[in-house]
Amino acid sequence: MPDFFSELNPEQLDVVVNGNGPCLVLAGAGSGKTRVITYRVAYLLEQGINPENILLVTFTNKAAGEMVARVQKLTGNEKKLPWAGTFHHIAYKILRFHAPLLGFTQNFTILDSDDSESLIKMCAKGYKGEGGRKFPSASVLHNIISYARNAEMPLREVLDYKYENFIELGGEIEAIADEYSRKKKEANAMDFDDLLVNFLLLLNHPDTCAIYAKKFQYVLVDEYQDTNKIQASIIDRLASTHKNLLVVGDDAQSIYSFRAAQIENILKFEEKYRDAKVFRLETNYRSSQEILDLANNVISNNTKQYKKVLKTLESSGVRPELHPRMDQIAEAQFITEKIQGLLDDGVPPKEIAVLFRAAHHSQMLEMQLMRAGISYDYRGGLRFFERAHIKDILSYLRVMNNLADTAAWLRILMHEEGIGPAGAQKIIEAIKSAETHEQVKSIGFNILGERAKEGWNNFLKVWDELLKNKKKEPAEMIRVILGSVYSEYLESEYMDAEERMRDLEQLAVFAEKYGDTEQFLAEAALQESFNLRGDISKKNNTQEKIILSTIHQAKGLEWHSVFLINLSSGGFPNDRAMRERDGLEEERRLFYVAITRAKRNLTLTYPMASGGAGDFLSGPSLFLSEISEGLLNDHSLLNYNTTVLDDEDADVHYIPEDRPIKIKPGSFLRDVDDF
DNA sequence: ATAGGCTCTGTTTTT
DNA sequence: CAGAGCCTAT
Repeated sequence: MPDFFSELNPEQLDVVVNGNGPCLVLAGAGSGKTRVITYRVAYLLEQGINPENILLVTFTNKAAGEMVARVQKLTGNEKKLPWAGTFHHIAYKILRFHAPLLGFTQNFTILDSDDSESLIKMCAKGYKGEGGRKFPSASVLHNIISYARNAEMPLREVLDYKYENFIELGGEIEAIADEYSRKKKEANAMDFDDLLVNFLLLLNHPDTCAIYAKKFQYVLVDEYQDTNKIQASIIDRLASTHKNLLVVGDDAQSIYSFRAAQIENILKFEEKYRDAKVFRLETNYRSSQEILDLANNVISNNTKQYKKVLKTLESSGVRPELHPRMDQIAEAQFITEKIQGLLDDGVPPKEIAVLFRAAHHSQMLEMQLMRAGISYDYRGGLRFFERAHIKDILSYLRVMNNLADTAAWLRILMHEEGIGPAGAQKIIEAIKSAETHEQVKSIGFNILGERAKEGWNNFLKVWDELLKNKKKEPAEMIRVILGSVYSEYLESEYMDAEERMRDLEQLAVFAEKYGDTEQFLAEAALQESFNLRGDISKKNNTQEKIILSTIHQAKGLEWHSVFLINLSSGGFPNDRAMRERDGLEEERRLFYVAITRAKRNLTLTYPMASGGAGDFLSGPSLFLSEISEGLLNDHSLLNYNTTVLDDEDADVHYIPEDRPIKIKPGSFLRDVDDF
């Protein structure tokens, strides 16, 4: 049982003890947000609240897992929190129960973005751009459609808002969106957006809403600044009976507007809930004053932001460093040697992170790290469950689970020699009339050409094998597929077949946790688990590895030493993002998030020449030029023409820190008028 | 008409 | 690294 008084500061304790009714917690970077939420939940449990009646919504599954673990540790018992998870997870859990109400069966498939795109591609077939202009690709169409749904905005309005050059295609895009909806329905499938939309639909019905609104006595939402309109509505419904809604967030860390997150949710919370209590967490426990000074300076360039100043009373005496290098190779070498230095100083590997704007920015560094024998964990980019071979295997399970799963059929059929897009389409059409797995065998022959027939026959052998093992658990099924045919395909298709086979073995191991294929597939679709790049051979010793991560994936985390790379113009802020509405401000918030991950050391770098072969000169990031004088140790001039490091002056020694750092109260958030 | 191989290009962020 | 586009073989 935790000692709430000694383990929390007064601000935190206030939230934990008095967080009843509608509450808005404005929590600056590093102010102990997670701590407050976990202690609040522990407090509720201690008051005798049944875990079944607590809803805890987080941004990632990982965050949910961590919080649950911390609550368990605090309360010292095995009380699980059955309703802790992401919006999508919770939506799935409830939707599965009520699927028939919405015209789905319980075994409905969850489509990931890949699947969605392949269905949209089918819907968009035949549409051509006019006047030499390209028709938007499936992925752009998907973005448009998805945004419209998450923002609860009509399609045409979305075009107007952020896709002006497609405005005249409004009619066509609407038609494609409708066709896509139909296809999903037919396939007994929901995409990520459907999980939210249908969940809200369910809650709009008074009877179903009452069930859950009554059930959830306490609703807590983390990262509230990154919720979108539909998520906010869901939460409002779920908290409508007991009105114990505690949302936690920081408008300066809103970095998901591309997914239709709207800061207004946090800014207008008090308008919506007139009797809301507002709490401010104003003590920074994470970073040194030097790092916070930089962060404050950066964010002060945003106009659409609450004004705020993060402060501590202690300084580490070490300013953040800026080190330009000639090109990406030199930059990577520099980082590698710097990291080696930190490791030699005794900094634990897991206290070191390298952050970047886009997943591919890390390539050069990965090569250097491998060469130096420094192992790392990688976060960002293609995730494990999105990799081609993993999706292949999952597709077999998916069609077994849901015969109507078009996207999965497409994937499997195209693997067979002789079957291409056209043949696959015909087969999928025919499968629609099959009601049982057995009936699948009897279709196809009269509609296919010679070569396609052969491919189909080949597939039927696999199908037979699958049917024989239909009742088995997912892990066994996976091993059956691996053992029968897939390995041959893998070898013929990929250079790194062996490595991929090992991945698949991992998948089987992961699947062992599930007795039920349906559950396993849902989990696979909703997991944001990291991919297995880097040093795979020494898996499971996460403690021994440094972290490479996109900034988005670094949200909510902290490290003793942080490197922020590729801060060049064009690299960060990202060119594409700048074309979004308010893109610059969001990029700046992203920069702010990156800076505030660091506890003691922060090193910024950029290559002066980039573009692969080093042909292009690119200056420093706009964000670097905005920084006021005196906040950085700027090594720009010192190293203008060197590619090798020579910065003994920059060496920092590891100070194990656990001293909380206090800030002046009242200096953090002011009123909305400050806009 | 369809499938498949080969080459080139361009890469934001994620449930 | 994978997707689009082009070309060739069936």
